[in-house]
Amino acid sequence: MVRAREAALELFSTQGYGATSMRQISERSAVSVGNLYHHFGSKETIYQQLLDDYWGRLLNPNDELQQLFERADFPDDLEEMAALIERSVDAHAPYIMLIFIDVVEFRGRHIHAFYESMPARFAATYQENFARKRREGRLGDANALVAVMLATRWLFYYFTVEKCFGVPMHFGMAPREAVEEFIRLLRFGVLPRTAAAMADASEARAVAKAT
Amino acid sequence: MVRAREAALELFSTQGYGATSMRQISERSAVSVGNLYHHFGSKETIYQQLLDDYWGRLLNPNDELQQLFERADFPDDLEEMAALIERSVDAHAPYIMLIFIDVVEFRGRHIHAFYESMPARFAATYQENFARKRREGRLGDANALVAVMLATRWLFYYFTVEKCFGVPMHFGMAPREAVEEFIRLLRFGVLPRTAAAMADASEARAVAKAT
DNA sequence: AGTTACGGAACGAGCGTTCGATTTGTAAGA
DNA sequence: TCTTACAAATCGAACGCTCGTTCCGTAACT
Repeated sequence: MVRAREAALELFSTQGYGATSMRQISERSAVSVGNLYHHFGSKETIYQQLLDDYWGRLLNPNDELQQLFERADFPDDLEEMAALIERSVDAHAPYIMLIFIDVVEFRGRHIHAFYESMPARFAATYQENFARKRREGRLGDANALVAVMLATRWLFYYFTVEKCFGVPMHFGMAPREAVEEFIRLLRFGVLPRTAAAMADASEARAVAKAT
Repeated sequence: MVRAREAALELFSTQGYGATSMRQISERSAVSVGNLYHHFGSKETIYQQLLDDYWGRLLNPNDELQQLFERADFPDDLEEMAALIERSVDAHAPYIMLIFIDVVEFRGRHIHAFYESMPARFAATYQENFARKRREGRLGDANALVAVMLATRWLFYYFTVEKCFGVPMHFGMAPREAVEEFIRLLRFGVLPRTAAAMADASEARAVAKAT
């Protein structure tokens, strides 16, 4: 019943849940309405399964973005992280819409668990490496765990607005430039640094580009 | 016809556009269906007017958040900015849902113009002060215009997830702590600073708290 | 008297779901 | 290999309901 799920994803993601009818899914997938109910039981089950598909893809250990998280090299790998998040949003754009559909049409019922478990997942992944980097003096006094979550969530949101909400250039510049600025901000902040610190900074930037 | 708009806002923001019927709006507002059509002409017009209401409130020069933008004191006023954005999200929570309804059920048709005009509005408000602060050596080499937009958008998004999407503590800590970390990151970044720079930083923090 | 405000029945369409009939697939017995 | 039997898959009509909108009669105001 892969055909039906593909059709449902296309329709849900472009029209919303309520505005998509079982007859539309039936026509688009060439699966009769009765058969849809035989396999899924209800319309909401189709939606639920699609969301589960997305969580599965997102947390798949073979996914390139998941593998970057596993390396836990933040903030040195910020450039690569931004690139992979852009690709992830590109690849999963219709699925991402399901999240906002859930918020609007189901009051966030289906996404709660995922978002609530996020801090624990990040902590488990990054805790050790952050402790080591801090001992080595490679982190400032900001909370690096908050930083990596902020970076991840912000980049996902930025590309979602860009690619899913249909508001291109919503920072008044090309995504490449905007991302470059986001990364600079996350690494160095908006306040000035001394000459000595600037040297450290450009060195860190060189290292990041080299890897 | 204020009653009808209030009822429609409540219903749209909790159920979505498609799932809210004219009969529900009629019952909740004690305005007959026929009368709703007499005054608004269509269901979509009601929704449109509510969104226009929100833009009006958001850009109202008497609004405390707008007045903070007018002072253009970023990044010194970040603490106050975060507090006012939290209050704005609190005060306009149902309206904010309309934005996501637009994305899901209207493919972002009604919100395009607002988001596209945002960079120009920020540039007009902040350009001068940022140029001056840069001359005075009070800004680093990050793009301050991107920084203030990032800060604004991120804080709006953070509090929206917290208050509208029903996912409290989605950073694994109280909003107060999370916001404190966001601000630290925006000002100083996640990389370490030299002793000299740290002195500057704590001075800036003291100034920010004093004002 | 005439314009505006209001009410509620009626219309045609579409909704999610159910149901019974039919086809297809599969595995055992001959 | 062919027949038989039973379960799974498939279909589309039908059910009961709700939808956005229209229409027209009545009430209120000026």
